[in-house]
Amino acid sequence: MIIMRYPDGHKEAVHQRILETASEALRSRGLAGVSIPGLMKSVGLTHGGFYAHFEDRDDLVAQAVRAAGAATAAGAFGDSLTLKETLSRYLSKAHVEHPGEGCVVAALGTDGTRQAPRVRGAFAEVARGLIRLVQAKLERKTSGRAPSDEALRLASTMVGAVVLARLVDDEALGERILRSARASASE
Amino acid sequence: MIIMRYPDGHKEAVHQRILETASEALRSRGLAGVSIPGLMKSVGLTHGGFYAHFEDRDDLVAQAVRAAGAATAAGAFGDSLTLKETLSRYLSKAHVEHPGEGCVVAALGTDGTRQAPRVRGAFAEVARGLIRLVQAKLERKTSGRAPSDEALRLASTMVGAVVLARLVDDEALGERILRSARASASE
DNA sequence: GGTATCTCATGATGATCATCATACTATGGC
DNA sequence: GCCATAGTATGATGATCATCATGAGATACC
Repeated sequence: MIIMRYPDGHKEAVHQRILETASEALRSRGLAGVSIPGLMKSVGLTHGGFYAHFEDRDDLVAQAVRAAGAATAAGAFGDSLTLKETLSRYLSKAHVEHPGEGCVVAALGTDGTRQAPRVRGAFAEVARGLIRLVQAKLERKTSGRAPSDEALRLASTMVGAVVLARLVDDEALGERILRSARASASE
Repeated sequence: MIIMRYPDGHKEAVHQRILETASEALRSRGLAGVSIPGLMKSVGLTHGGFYAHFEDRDDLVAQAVRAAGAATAAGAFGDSLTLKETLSRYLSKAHVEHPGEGCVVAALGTDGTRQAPRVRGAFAEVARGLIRLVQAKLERKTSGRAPSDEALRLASTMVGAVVLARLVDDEALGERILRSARASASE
């Protein structure tokens, strides 16, 4: 029997709050731009309690990356959406302008390769998941098969378009990049 | 009249050595993975001399990003190469496996947006330059015009393919990603 | 050969970080 | 109302960092 001295589910709620805050902050400010003290402060706590919730920093980052991937799967790739709808969300100005709530591959992808194995593994899974999601949008019935060339190419175009649109620092050019990528799916 | 106490061009040579070492190290280890002490040590000097060559760290990073962009322009996008040759270099296993000598957008692109203005500006210029280079490969005579949708889409696909191929941590899948991107240009 | 001075080295400063040891506090069970 | 304890806070440790002040060494001009 578990004895609770704090309200039921208190710790789990705080854990979730740290995770969600971290997931957003990491995508916004980068893997190196989020510190434990800063993160805990923005959750309303101090740095000391962190290690009651996570093994270490990499543990948090790995979980935050997976959580971000799951959020994108449920959001832009939601089951009820058509391919066209998914593209208009993923390849949108809003996505480009708000990396904190967007795809973690487009937000942190180039840094994922260089992380510790646990974090690297989380990135790899999310990246493979992204490809699977694109494949599923292309043809609903082939969910088990290896990804098609079309799915691989479209996934590349989507990620690259968001990365480039953010990087060019030119709103008009950014929108043209997104538009060209959206158009490429209907070929 | 300039009085030289060290061999002619000594300082410029050292400056160049720091820059090239930094450019490779940044692409290999990330923007946050390169410190001034570590960098200077790998150049064979100590940290103290750094500020005789660069205003500050951001000054170095901005120059290193531009240098990396120029190297890619002269390498994979060299004048004598056809579009097909450019693609087989950019979308190659070697490029995926050696980010330190490859495209800085594919290596550091998702972090570029979050840097200080000087560094951000360097990334933006390199990104726009990359698009211009793709456009030039597509049609040699239209170098002055705004980039075509085809150029924008191809640039996105190229960057995204390398990012994803690195991230999936699966050699076979990585090669399929590259192949699908190479094939997409001949449509 | 002597010397002025360019280039680099040494060492210090203050900041920030991840992590951990320990102390406090609020709470549910009695 | 009291107490055991889960959850959080305080504070310390050792490491690393960017930056700067100052000093030493090397070299080209005289």
